[in-house]
Amino acid sequence: MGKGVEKRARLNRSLLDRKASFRRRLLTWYRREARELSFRGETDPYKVWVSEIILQQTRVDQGVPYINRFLKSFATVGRLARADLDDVLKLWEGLGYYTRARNLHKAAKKVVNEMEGRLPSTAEQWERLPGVGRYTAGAISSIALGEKVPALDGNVKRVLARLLDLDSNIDDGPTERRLWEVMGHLVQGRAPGDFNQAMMELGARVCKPKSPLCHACPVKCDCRAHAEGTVFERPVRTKKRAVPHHEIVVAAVKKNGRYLLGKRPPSGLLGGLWEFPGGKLERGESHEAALIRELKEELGIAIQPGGLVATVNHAYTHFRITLNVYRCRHVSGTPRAIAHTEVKWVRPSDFDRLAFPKANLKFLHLL
DNA sequence: AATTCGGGGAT
DNA sequence: ATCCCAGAATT
Repeated sequence: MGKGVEKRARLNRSLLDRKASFRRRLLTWYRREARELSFRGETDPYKVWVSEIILQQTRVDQGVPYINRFLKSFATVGRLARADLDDVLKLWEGLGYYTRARNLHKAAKKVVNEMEGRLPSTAEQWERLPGVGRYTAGAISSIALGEKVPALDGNVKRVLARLLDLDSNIDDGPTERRLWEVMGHLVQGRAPGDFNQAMMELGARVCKPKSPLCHACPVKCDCRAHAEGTVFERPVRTKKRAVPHHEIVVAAVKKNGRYLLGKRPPSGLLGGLWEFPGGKLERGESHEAALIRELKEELGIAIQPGGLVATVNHAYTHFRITLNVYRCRHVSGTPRAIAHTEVKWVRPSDFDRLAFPKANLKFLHLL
Protein backbone atom coordinates (compact mmCIF):
# COMPACT_ATOMS: atom_id res chain seq x y z
CA MET A 1 0.00 0.00 0.00
CA GLY A 2 1.39 3.43 -1.04
CA LYS A 3 1.80 6.32 1.34
CA GLY A 4 -1.04 8.30 -0.30
CA VAL A 5 -3.51 5.51 0.30
CA GLU A 6 -2.29 5.05 3.88
CA LYS A 7 -2.66 8.72 4.65
CA ARG A 8 -6.12 8.86 3.14
CA ALA A 9 -7.25 5.86 5.15
CA ARG A 10 -6.03 7.44 8.39
CA LEU A 11 -7.71 10.78 7.71
CA ASN A 12 -10.97 9.10 6.79
CA ARG A 13 -10.96 7.18 10.03
CA SER A 14 -10.75 10.39 12.00
CA LEU A 15 -14.15 11.46 10.69
CA LEU A 16 -15.70 8.02 10.93
CA ASP A 17 -14.36 7.52 14.46
CA ARG A 18 -16.27 10.59 15.60
CA LYS A 19 -19.29 9.57 13.58
CA ALA A 20 -21.78 9.78 16.45
CA SER A 21 -20.89 13.30 17.56
CA PHE A 22 -20.63 14.42 13.93
CA ARG A 23 -24.16 13.18 13.25
CA ARG A 24 -25.50 14.73 16.44
CA ARG A 25 -24.07 18.19 15.74
CA LEU A 26 -25.15 18.12 12.10
CA LEU A 27 -28.70 17.03 12.93
CA THR A 28 -29.04 19.60 15.73
CA TRP A 29 -28.00 22.31 13.28
CA TYR A 30 -30.37 20.93 10.63
CA ARG A 31 -33.40 20.89 12.92
CA ARG A 32 -32.72 24.47 13.97
CA GLU A 33 -31.57 26.05 10.71
CA ALA A 34 -33.09 24.11 7.80
CA ARG A 35 -35.15 26.02 5.28
CA GLU A 36 -38.87 25.44 5.58
CA LEU A 37 -39.77 23.80 2.30
CA SER A 38 -43.10 22.50 1.12
CA PHE A 39 -41.75 19.02 0.50
CA ARG A 40 -39.86 18.84 3.81
CA GLY A 41 -41.46 16.47 6.30
CA GLU A 42 -43.31 14.74 3.48
CA THR A 43 -43.22 10.96 3.88
CA ASP A 44 -45.64 9.91 1.13
CA PRO A 45 -43.23 7.93 -1.09
CA TYR A 46 -44.97 9.10 -4.27
CA LYS A 47 -44.60 12.75 -3.30
CA VAL A 48 -40.99 12.28 -2.25
CA TRP A 49 -40.34 10.49 -5.54
CA VAL A 50 -41.81 13.32 -7.64
CA SER A 51 -39.91 15.90 -5.58
CA GLU A 52 -36.58 14.14 -5.98
CA ILE A 53 -36.98 13.72 -9.74
CA ILE A 54 -37.82 17.41 -10.15
CA LEU A 55 -34.86 18.42 -7.99
CA GLN A 56 -32.30 16.44 -10.03
CA GLN A 57 -29.68 18.97 -11.20
CA THR A 58 -32.13 21.71 -10.21
CA ARG A 59 -31.89 24.28 -7.45
CA VAL A 60 -34.45 23.85 -4.71
CA ASP A 61 -35.81 27.38 -5.22
CA GLN A 62 -36.32 26.70 -8.90
CA GLY A 63 -37.90 23.27 -8.36
CA VAL A 64 -40.38 23.98 -5.55
CA PRO A 65 -43.07 25.72 -7.67
CA TYR A 66 -42.89 22.86 -10.17
CA ILE A 67 -43.24 20.29 -7.38
CA ASN A 68 -46.33 22.05 -6.03
CA ARG A 69 -48.00 22.36 -9.43
CA PHE A 70 -47.14 18.79 -10.39
CA LEU A 71 -48.50 17.24 -7.20
CA LYS A 72 -51.64 19.33 -7.47
CA SER A 73 -52.31 18.04 -10.99
CA PHE A 74 -51.16 14.46 -10.33
CA ALA A 75 -51.78 13.76 -6.65
CA THR A 76 -51.26 9.99 -6.88
CA VAL A 77 -49.25 7.56 -8.95
CA GLY A 78 -52.51 6.39 -10.51
CA ARG A 79 -53.42 9.89 -11.67
CA LEU A 80 -49.96 10.30 -13.18
CA ALA A 81 -50.13 6.91 -14.92
CA ARG A 82 -53.47 7.81 -16.55
CA ALA A 83 -52.27 11.24 -17.72
CA ASP A 84 -51.23 12.12 -21.27
CA LEU A 85 -47.49 12.60 -21.69
CA ASP A 86 -48.24 15.94 -23.38
CA ASP A 87 -49.88 17.19 -20.19
CA VAL A 88 -46.96 15.95 -18.09
CA LEU A 89 -44.53 17.77 -20.38
CA LYS A 90 -46.63 20.94 -20.17
CA LEU A 91 -46.15 20.93 -16.40
CA TRP A 92 -42.41 20.40 -16.96
CA GLU A 93 -42.18 23.28 -19.47
CA GLY A 94 -39.21 25.54 -18.70
CA LEU A 95 -37.63 23.16 -16.20
CA GLY A 96 -35.30 21.36 -18.61
CA TYR A 97 -34.00 17.80 -18.77
CA TYR A 98 -37.33 16.64 -20.17
CA THR A 99 -36.25 12.98 -20.11
CA ARG A 100 -37.05 13.19 -16.40
CA ALA A 101 -40.72 13.85 -17.19
CA ARG A 102 -40.88 11.06 -19.76
CA ASN A 103 -39.20 8.57 -17.41
CA LEU A 104 -41.38 9.58 -14.46
CA HIS A 105 -44.50 9.05 -16.54
CA LYS A 106 -43.19 5.72 -17.85
CA ALA A 107 -42.32 4.60 -14.32
CA ALA A 108 -45.79 5.53 -13.02
CA LYS A 109 -47.38 3.38 -15.72
CA LYS A 110 -45.01 0.55 -14.81
CA VAL A 111 -46.01 0.77 -11.14
CA VAL A 112 -49.71 0.67 -12.01
CA ASN A 113 -49.57 -1.93 -14.76
CA GLU A 114 -46.82 -4.29 -13.58
CA MET A 115 -46.56 -3.77 -9.82
CA GLU A 116 -50.24 -3.68 -8.84
CA GLY A 117 -49.96 0.01 -8.02
CA ARG A 118 -47.53 -0.61 -5.15
CA LEU A 119 -44.46 1.58 -4.93
CA PRO A 120 -41.07 -0.04 -4.17
CA SER A 121 -40.18 -0.59 -0.52
CA THR A 122 -36.37 -0.56 -0.72
CA ALA A 123 -33.75 1.58 -2.45
CA GLU A 124 -32.69 -1.42 -4.50
CA GLN A 125 -36.23 -1.76 -5.87
CA TRP A 126 -36.60 1.98 -6.47
CA GLU A 127 -33.46 1.97 -8.61
CA ARG A 128 -35.14 -0.41 -11.07
CA LEU A 129 -37.61 2.31 -12.10
CA PRO A 130 -36.62 4.46 -15.09
CA GLY A 131 -35.18 7.82 -14.07
CA VAL A 132 -34.25 6.60 -10.58
CA GLY A 133 -30.51 6.20 -10.09
CA ARG A 134 -28.51 5.52 -6.96
CA TYR A 135 -28.88 9.02 -5.51
CA THR A 136 -32.64 9.24 -6.02
CA ALA A 137 -33.25 5.70 -4.78
CA GLY A 138 -31.28 6.46 -1.62
CA ALA A 139 -33.03 9.77 -1.06
CA ILE A 140 -36.55 8.39 -1.50
CA SER A 141 -35.96 5.28 0.58
CA SER A 142 -34.20 7.06 3.45
CA ILE A 143 -36.68 9.96 3.60
CA ALA A 144 -39.96 8.14 2.99
CA LEU A 145 -39.17 4.66 4.29
CA GLY A 146 -36.46 5.23 6.88
CA GLU A 147 -34.01 2.90 5.18
CA LYS A 148 -30.38 3.44 6.23
CA VAL A 149 -29.01 4.08 2.75
CA PRO A 150 -26.76 6.94 1.58
CA ALA A 151 -27.73 9.70 -0.83
CA LEU A 152 -24.72 11.29 -2.51
CA ASP A 153 -25.51 14.38 -4.56
CA GLY A 154 -23.41 17.30 -5.75
CA ASN A 155 -23.71 19.10 -2.42
CA VAL A 156 -22.69 16.07 -0.39
CA LYS A 157 -19.71 15.35 -2.65
CA ARG A 158 -18.41 18.86 -2.01
CA VAL A 159 -19.03 18.63 1.75
CA LEU A 160 -17.20 15.31 2.01
CA ALA A 161 -14.33 16.47 -0.21
CA ARG A 162 -13.73 19.24 2.32
CA LEU A 163 -14.34 17.19 5.46
CA LEU A 164 -11.80 14.65 4.17
CA ASP A 165 -9.62 17.24 2.38
CA LEU A 166 -9.58 15.10 -0.77
CA ASP A 167 -7.01 16.13 -3.36
CA SER A 168 -8.35 13.76 -6.02
CA ASN A 169 -10.99 14.66 -8.60
CA ILE A 170 -14.38 14.02 -6.97
CA ASP A 171 -15.86 13.09 -10.35
CA ASP A 172 -13.52 10.20 -11.08
CA GLY A 173 -14.75 6.68 -10.45
CA PRO A 174 -12.59 5.54 -7.53
CA THR A 175 -13.09 8.80 -5.61
CA GLU A 176 -16.84 8.74 -6.13
CA ARG A 177 -17.01 5.14 -4.94
CA ARG A 178 -15.07 6.13 -1.84
CA LEU A 179 -17.54 8.95 -1.14
CA TRP A 180 -20.50 6.58 -1.42
CA GLU A 181 -18.70 4.28 1.01
CA VAL A 182 -18.11 7.07 3.53
CA MET A 183 -21.74 8.21 3.32
CA GLY A 184 -22.80 4.59 3.76
CA HIS A 185 -20.99 4.54 7.11
CA LEU A 186 -22.17 7.98 8.23
CA VAL A 187 -25.86 7.36 7.52
CA GLN A 188 -26.05 4.48 9.97
CA GLY A 189 -28.19 5.68 12.87
CA ARG A 190 -31.61 7.10 13.59
CA ALA A 191 -33.34 9.34 11.06
CA PRO A 192 -31.28 8.47 7.97
CA GLY A 193 -33.56 10.65 5.85
CA ASP A 194 -32.88 13.67 8.03
CA PHE A 195 -29.17 12.91 7.96
CA ASN A 196 -29.06 12.77 4.16
CA GLN A 197 -31.07 15.98 3.91
CA ALA A 198 -28.87 17.64 6.52
CA MET A 199 -25.75 16.89 4.50
CA MET A 200 -27.35 18.40 1.40
CA GLU A 201 -28.67 21.39 3.33
CA LEU A 202 -25.20 22.00 4.75
CA GLY A 203 -23.75 21.99 1.24
CA ALA A 204 -26.42 24.34 -0.09
CA ARG A 205 -26.44 26.81 2.80
CA VAL A 206 -23.02 26.74 4.46
CA CYS A 207 -20.44 24.64 2.60
CA LYS A 208 -21.13 26.53 -0.63
CA PRO A 209 -18.95 26.18 -3.76
CA LYS A 210 -17.55 29.72 -3.93
CA SER A 211 -17.90 31.39 -0.57
CA PRO A 212 -18.25 28.77 2.16
CA LEU A 213 -19.46 30.09 5.52
CA CYS A 214 -17.07 28.12 7.70
CA HIS A 215 -17.75 30.39 10.69
CA ALA A 216 -21.35 29.12 10.68
CA CYS A 217 -20.47 25.46 10.13
CA PRO A 218 -21.66 23.03 12.82
CA VAL A 219 -19.00 20.46 11.90
CA LYS A 220 -15.94 22.60 11.17
CA CYS A 221 -14.05 20.87 13.97
CA ASP A 222 -14.34 17.65 11.91
CA CYS A 223 -13.26 19.38 8.72
CA ARG A 224 -9.81 18.40 7.49
CA ALA A 225 -9.74 21.14 4.85
CA HIS A 226 -10.65 23.76 7.46
CA ALA A 227 -7.76 22.60 9.63
CA GLU A 228 -5.35 22.54 6.70
CA GLY A 229 -6.52 25.86 5.24
CA THR A 230 -7.41 24.20 1.92
CA VAL A 231 -11.17 24.84 1.91
CA PHE A 232 -10.94 27.06 -1.16
CA GLU A 233 -8.97 24.41 -3.05
CA ARG A 234 -11.66 21.79 -2.44
CA PRO A 235 -13.25 20.06 -4.12
CA VAL A 236 -10.96 19.28 -7.04
CA ARG A 237 -12.89 18.97 -10.31
CA THR A 238 -12.07 18.95 -14.00
CA LYS A 239 -12.80 22.20 -15.79
CA LYS A 240 -15.43 22.14 -18.49
CA ARG A 241 -14.38 23.18 -21.96
CA ALA A 242 -15.96 26.11 -23.81
CA VAL A 243 -19.16 25.30 -25.67
CA PRO A 244 -19.72 25.95 -29.40
CA HIS A 245 -22.11 28.56 -30.71
CA HIS A 246 -24.74 27.89 -33.40
CA GLU A 247 -26.69 30.33 -35.55
CA ILE A 248 -30.30 29.16 -35.87
CA VAL A 249 -33.18 30.31 -38.08
CA VAL A 250 -36.80 29.66 -37.19
CA ALA A 251 -39.89 30.08 -39.38
CA ALA A 252 -43.11 31.64 -38.14
CA VAL A 253 -45.35 30.47 -40.97
CA LYS A 254 -48.85 31.91 -40.55
CA LYS A 255 -51.91 30.85 -42.51
CA ASN A 256 -55.57 31.52 -41.72
CA GLY A 257 -54.60 32.82 -38.28
CA ARG A 258 -52.61 29.69 -37.38
CA TYR A 259 -48.90 29.03 -37.11
CA LEU A 260 -47.16 25.90 -38.30
CA LEU A 261 -45.63 23.91 -35.44
CA GLY A 262 -43.77 20.61 -35.17
CA LYS A 263 -43.51 18.15 -32.29
CA ARG A 264 -39.93 17.03 -31.64
CA PRO A 265 -39.09 13.30 -31.56
CA PRO A 266 -39.76 11.60 -28.20
CA SER A 267 -36.09 11.13 -27.29
CA GLY A 268 -33.06 13.39 -27.43
CA LEU A 269 -32.83 17.14 -26.99
CA LEU A 270 -36.15 18.73 -25.95
CA GLY A 271 -37.89 15.44 -26.77
CA GLY A 272 -41.67 15.63 -27.11
CA LEU A 273 -41.84 19.43 -27.06
CA TRP A 274 -43.51 21.58 -29.73
CA GLU A 275 -41.45 24.10 -31.67
CA PHE A 276 -41.44 26.51 -34.56
CA PRO A 277 -39.61 24.71 -37.39
CA GLY A 278 -36.12 25.72 -38.47
CA GLY A 279 -32.51 24.71 -38.01
CA LYS A 280 -28.81 25.54 -38.05
CA LEU A 281 -27.15 27.64 -40.71
CA GLU A 282 -24.58 25.81 -42.80
CA ARG A 283 -21.19 27.39 -43.54
CA GLY A 284 -21.62 30.64 -45.47
CA GLU A 285 -25.38 30.19 -45.79
CA SER A 286 -27.76 33.16 -45.56
CA HIS A 287 -30.68 33.20 -43.14
CA GLU A 288 -33.15 33.15 -46.03
CA ALA A 289 -31.47 30.19 -47.75
CA ALA A 290 -31.33 28.25 -44.49
CA LEU A 291 -35.04 28.84 -43.84
CA ILE A 292 -36.00 27.63 -47.31
CA ARG A 293 -33.72 24.58 -47.04
CA GLU A 294 -34.82 23.55 -43.53
CA LEU A 295 -38.55 23.83 -44.22
CA LYS A 296 -38.08 21.82 -47.42
CA GLU A 297 -36.00 19.13 -45.68
CA GLU A 298 -37.98 18.87 -42.45
CA LEU A 299 -41.57 19.56 -43.56
CA GLY A 300 -41.50 19.13 -47.32
CA ILE A 301 -42.89 22.58 -48.05
CA ALA A 302 -41.80 25.68 -49.94
CA ILE A 303 -41.88 28.99 -48.05
CA GLN A 304 -40.97 32.62 -48.69
CA PRO A 305 -39.05 34.27 -45.84
CA GLY A 306 -40.23 37.73 -44.78
CA GLY A 307 -39.29 40.09 -41.97
CA LEU A 308 -37.23 39.33 -38.87
CA VAL A 309 -39.50 39.09 -35.80
CA ALA A 310 -36.97 38.56 -33.04
CA THR A 311 -33.44 37.49 -32.21
CA VAL A 312 -33.04 35.38 -29.08
CA ASN A 313 -29.93 34.11 -27.35
CA HIS A 314 -30.12 30.92 -25.37
CA ALA A 315 -27.59 28.70 -23.59
CA TYR A 316 -27.80 24.91 -23.35
CA THR A 317 -25.41 22.67 -21.48
CA HIS A 318 -23.16 21.77 -24.42
CA PHE A 319 -23.73 24.67 -26.81
CA ARG A 320 -25.37 28.03 -27.11
CA ILE A 321 -27.49 29.46 -29.89
CA THR A 322 -28.63 32.66 -31.48
CA LEU A 323 -32.14 32.07 -32.74
CA ASN A 324 -33.45 34.32 -35.52
CA VAL A 325 -37.23 34.24 -36.00
CA TYR A 326 -38.62 35.20 -39.43
CA ARG A 327 -42.18 35.65 -40.59
CA CYS A 328 -42.65 33.36 -43.60
CA ARG A 329 -45.30 32.85 -46.26
CA HIS A 330 -46.42 29.34 -47.15
CA VAL A 331 -45.87 28.91 -50.91
CA SER A 332 -46.65 25.27 -51.66
CA GLY A 333 -46.77 21.72 -50.35
CA THR A 334 -48.67 20.07 -47.51
CA PRO A 335 -46.54 19.98 -44.34
CA ARG A 336 -45.42 16.45 -43.42
CA ALA A 337 -43.79 15.21 -40.21
CA ILE A 338 -40.34 14.31 -41.54
CA ALA A 339 -38.05 15.49 -38.73
CA HIS A 340 -40.99 15.65 -36.29
CA THR A 341 -43.51 13.11 -34.98
CA GLU A 342 -46.39 15.46 -35.76
CA VAL A 343 -46.99 18.83 -37.44
CA LYS A 344 -50.05 21.04 -37.14
CA TRP A 345 -51.42 24.57 -37.58
CA VAL A 346 -52.09 26.18 -34.21
CA ARG A 347 -53.92 29.36 -33.19
CA PRO A 348 -51.89 31.65 -30.89
CA SER A 349 -54.70 31.36 -28.32
CA ASP A 350 -53.89 27.63 -28.12
CA PHE A 351 -50.13 28.08 -27.58
CA ASP A 352 -50.54 27.86 -23.82
CA ARG A 353 -51.86 24.30 -24.15
CA LEU A 354 -48.59 23.06 -25.67
CA ALA A 355 -45.15 22.60 -24.10
CA PHE A 356 -42.44 24.69 -25.77
CA PRO A 357 -38.67 24.91 -25.24
CA LYS A 358 -37.60 28.00 -23.31
CA ALA A 359 -35.93 29.47 -26.41
CA ASN A 360 -39.36 29.44 -28.15
CA LEU A 361 -41.16 30.91 -25.14
CA LYS A 362 -38.82 33.88 -25.37
CA PHE A 363 -40.38 35.08 -28.65
CA LEU A 364 -43.89 33.57 -28.51
CA HIS A 365 -45.46 36.74 -27.14
CA LEU A 366 -44.24 38.73 -30.16
CA LEU A 367 -46.36 36.79 -32.67
C1' DA B 1 -15.01 6.63 -18.79
C1' DA B 2 -17.24 10.25 -21.70
C1' DT B 3 -21.05 12.36 -23.45
C1' DT B 4 -25.72 13.86 -23.59
C1' DC B 5 -29.40 15.80 -21.70
C1' DG B 6 -32.01 22.72 -19.63
C1' DG B 7 -32.36 26.34 -17.36
C1' DG B 8 -31.23 29.69 -13.98
C1' DG B 9 -28.95 31.83 -9.95
C1' DA B 10 -24.62 33.13 -7.76
C1' DT B 11 -20.20 35.06 -8.37
C1' DA C 1 -18.36 35.01 -18.73
C1' DT C 2 -17.96 30.66 -15.52
C1' DC C 3 -19.65 27.43 -12.24
C1' DC C 4 -22.87 24.26 -10.66
C1' DC C 5 -27.28 22.68 -8.97
C1' DA C 6 -31.12 17.17 -3.94
C1' DG C 7 -28.17 13.09 -11.61
C1' DA C 8 -29.52 9.43 -14.99
C1' DA C 9 -29.12 7.22 -19.30
C1' DT C 10 -26.62 6.28 -23.24
C1' DT C 11 -22.53 5.51 -25.92
